[in-house]
Formats: sequence, C-alpha cells, structure tokens
Amino acid sequence: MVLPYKIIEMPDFDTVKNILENEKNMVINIFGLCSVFYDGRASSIATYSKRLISIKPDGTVFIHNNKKMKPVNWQPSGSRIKVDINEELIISVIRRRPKEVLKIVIPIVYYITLSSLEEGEFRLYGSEAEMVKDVIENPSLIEEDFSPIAREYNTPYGKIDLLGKTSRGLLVLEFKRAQAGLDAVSQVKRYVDFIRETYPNVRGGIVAPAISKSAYNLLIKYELEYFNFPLNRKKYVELLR
Amino acid sequence: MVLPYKIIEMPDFDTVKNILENEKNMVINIFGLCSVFYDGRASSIATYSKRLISIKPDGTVFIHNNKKMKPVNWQPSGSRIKVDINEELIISVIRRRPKEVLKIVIPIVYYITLSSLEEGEFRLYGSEAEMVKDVIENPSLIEEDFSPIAREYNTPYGKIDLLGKTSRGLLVLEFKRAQAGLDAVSQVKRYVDFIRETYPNVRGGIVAPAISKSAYNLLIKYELEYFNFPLNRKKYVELLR
DNA sequence: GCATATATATCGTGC
DNA sequence: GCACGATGTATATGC
Repeated sequence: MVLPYKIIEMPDFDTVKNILENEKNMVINIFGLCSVFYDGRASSIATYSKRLISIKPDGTVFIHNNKKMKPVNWQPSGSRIKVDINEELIISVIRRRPKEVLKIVIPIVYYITLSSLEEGEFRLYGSEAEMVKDVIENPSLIEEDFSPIAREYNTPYGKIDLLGKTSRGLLVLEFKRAQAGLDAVSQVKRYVDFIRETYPNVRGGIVAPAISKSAYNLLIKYELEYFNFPLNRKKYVELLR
Repeated sequence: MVLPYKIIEMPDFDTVKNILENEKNMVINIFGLCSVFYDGRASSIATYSKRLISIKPDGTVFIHNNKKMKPVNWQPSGSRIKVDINEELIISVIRRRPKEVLKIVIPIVYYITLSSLEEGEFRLYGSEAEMVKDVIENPSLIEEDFSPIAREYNTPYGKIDLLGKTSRGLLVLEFKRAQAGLDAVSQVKRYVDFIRETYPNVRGGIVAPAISKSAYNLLIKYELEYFNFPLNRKKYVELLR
C-alpha cells in the first residue's frame, strides 16, 4: 500500500523546486522562514518570519502565520507558479486578471509535506437560496395571497431576490439569511424605485430572521416592510446527529 | 539547536489527543481521513474524505480539501477545542457567540505536524484609508476650495468616509479603493439624505479610480457626483523591488 | 469578461 | 457586545 503522503525534513532547495515543478496532484505544505512581497490590487510586504505556505494543485496559494483565519498573503486558484533558486528559494505566484504577483523568498525550509487530498462530498444547509425556495413553495408564509412571479429578476440597479404580487399589487422581496442591515434596505429601495417607474403600485420588503435597529428605522422612512422569517434549521440539526 | 517543528507519521489517537491538549504554542496540521459536521449560523456535512486540518494556538481551525482558497469547514479564532477518542478520533471545536459547533471525525491520521510559527511584521499599502488620508493632506485634489471637516462622521445610517465643505456648501464623500458599484451609490445617498434633513445645502459624491456603468447611472439619477481618483501606487512598487 | 450579490464571509473600529 | 463598513475579500451566476 502506497501512503497518500510524503514528508521531507530539511530539504535542499533543488528538492523543493523539483517537487513544486513536478508534483501536480498533491497539496504541498512548506514550513520555513520567509519574506513575502505582493503587488496587484494593493501592495504588501511581510518581513522574514516563520510561516506555513500551502500550495494546491489548482494554483491556490496561501501563507499563514500563527494567528487568525485570514492568510497573511495568498493567491486564488488559477495562479501560475514559478520557482527560482538564488541564494534563497524564490517562489513566484502570478495571476493574470487582475494582474498580481506574489513573491515568496525563503532562506530556510524546515520541512515540506505532500498530501494526496480529495475534493470530497459536501452539503450546506441554511443558505439564502433555501429561504427563497421555502417561500416559493409556501408563499403564504409572506402574505395570505402572495404569489411569486420571478426569482432573481433583473433591474438596471441589481437583481430582485423574489418578485411577486398580492391583491394589493407588486411586492419586491429581498432575503437575508441573517440579520438584515442598512445595505439590505438600500437594496430593496433601489429595486422598488425602479419598478415604481413603470408600475406605481409596488411595495418592497425584507425577509429575514432579524433586522438591525437603524435598518428598521430606514426601512420605515422608505415606507418598506419587514417580514420576520426565522430560518428553521431543526431539520438540518436532525441530519447532524 | 532545537528544531522549530515536530512531525509524527501514522500517530495513534492517544498521541494526537495528547498533542492537541498540551501543545498550546504550535500550529498543528493533521492530514487524515475525516468527516465534518458543522452547526451554527448554517449547517453542513462533509462526508469521509482525505483533508488537511489546521489548528492555530488562538483557536482558529480550518479544514481544506484539494481545491480553492476557502476551507471546506472552519471555526474562527477564540474557539475552544475538545478531543475525544471513541472508535474514531473526534475533535470538537466550539464557539460561544455565535453558538457554533464543528465536529471532526477522524478514523485515520496519516501524519501530524507541529510548527512553531510567528506573527511576523506585515505592511499593506493601497487601502481606502490611505486614499482618504491623501485627500485630507491635499484637499484640492477634490475641488479647488474643498476643505475637510470630519472623517468617519457618524450618521444613524452609517459612517461618512469624509465630510467637508466648499463655497457651495457641504460635501459628503464616499471612498472606494477599486471600482465603485451600486452599493457605494446607495451609501452616499443614505448619508446625503440624512444630512439634508438638517442642512439642505449638501452635495454627495464618490471618490474612486473607476465606477460601473449602472452605478454611474444611479449616481446621476440621485444627483450625486463622481470624483475620479486613480490610486497611485508607484511609490509602493518601488518598495517591492 | 464584466457586474452584481452572497458568505458559516472575516476583521477592525466605534459606541 | 452590537453594528457597521472595508476587504488584495473569494466565489457563483447571469449577461
């Protein structure tokens, strides 16, 4: 049985370069001292420090320090990797659009690991899309005579999550999976203003499990409505047992 | 000299448990087969697959598969970790607020690494805050007689990036480091509407290196203004050479 | 390729 | 602790 990983401690630069250029199906982790230079949408400098560098087969690269979720530097999937050896090991990660360059300068590699990862099966429950689906399947959750017309309805000022009608006219609905904020109110306002140019008889509302105080105040000022919709996740919790 | 890392291949569960409970200053990477259950703001299930689990001293945990930047599952810093051994190794990561639980079930550990990472020094150039600073130091970049009054000025509907005045009255400015979109226009609109309740003589504008077509259309409709401000990063590029 | 909106966003800041 | 906005956001989707 072949193990799904390989580990090399204190590898020389040629070994690392060879691995980076030839092992195209493994996730590669490098632990070493490094400084990192980034230039693209912004620019950054990370001075020499011990960090963990991860490289995925799809061109994803990220560099972590000892704190927080967010990498110190990174490059999203699709990036191209180039390796040079000078007095230090230099890994350049280039992205085309937007044009961005990440340069990792490594004077010491403590270890390198190669791991055969898989994509795996993954299911997520409780997204905004599901909320919309729930309402479409059971429109009276909104109002007794609510009837959906279009999902993701396009306007010049953004997409309406769900456009529907009641006996009182059109109803523009913006969904939020968590507490709605000011941004959500602005969204509905934009959509309603646009629809109103053609159909004066239109209302707008936010469907969410909660709304912030100031968002609610703005909502009222704009004469929009709030539909409390608690995300029922009991059914998912059941799956997790 | 003590090496800043430790690697154990094919460790038994007790070894892993012991490390997770006692090594509080190392970043721990575990490569193994695992299934992952998450319940909190949403819920998710990841079925058995080979993945890489990273655990930082601050309680950050993330689990990667072989693709993309985003982890399959994660828990941000401040989470508490509990380890149990049943027939499988079970790592539970609990967050208090919001209440979230991540459960990692591991039947096989291929290897575990402990690495002594550091925080490191890091500088970023080209943020929105810098743009505002540039304008405050050289207000005529906006208009000949523009004069800043307040930065991050609080309104009930959000913070104004920069509030200032000209001979024509007050001027509300919203800055964007990249192309401005519809959301940016909605922001300024909210702030201007509020200020106008007290000071009718107020204008609003977006300061950005670019603006989307529809955002510009909305801007005009709202009678707001666009100030083209290309982010000059030559000085940073110099630092990266 | 561009624009728009979502996200278990994460993170910092101010009240 | 809450809420709001920035982020090198990343990512999916529609045009």
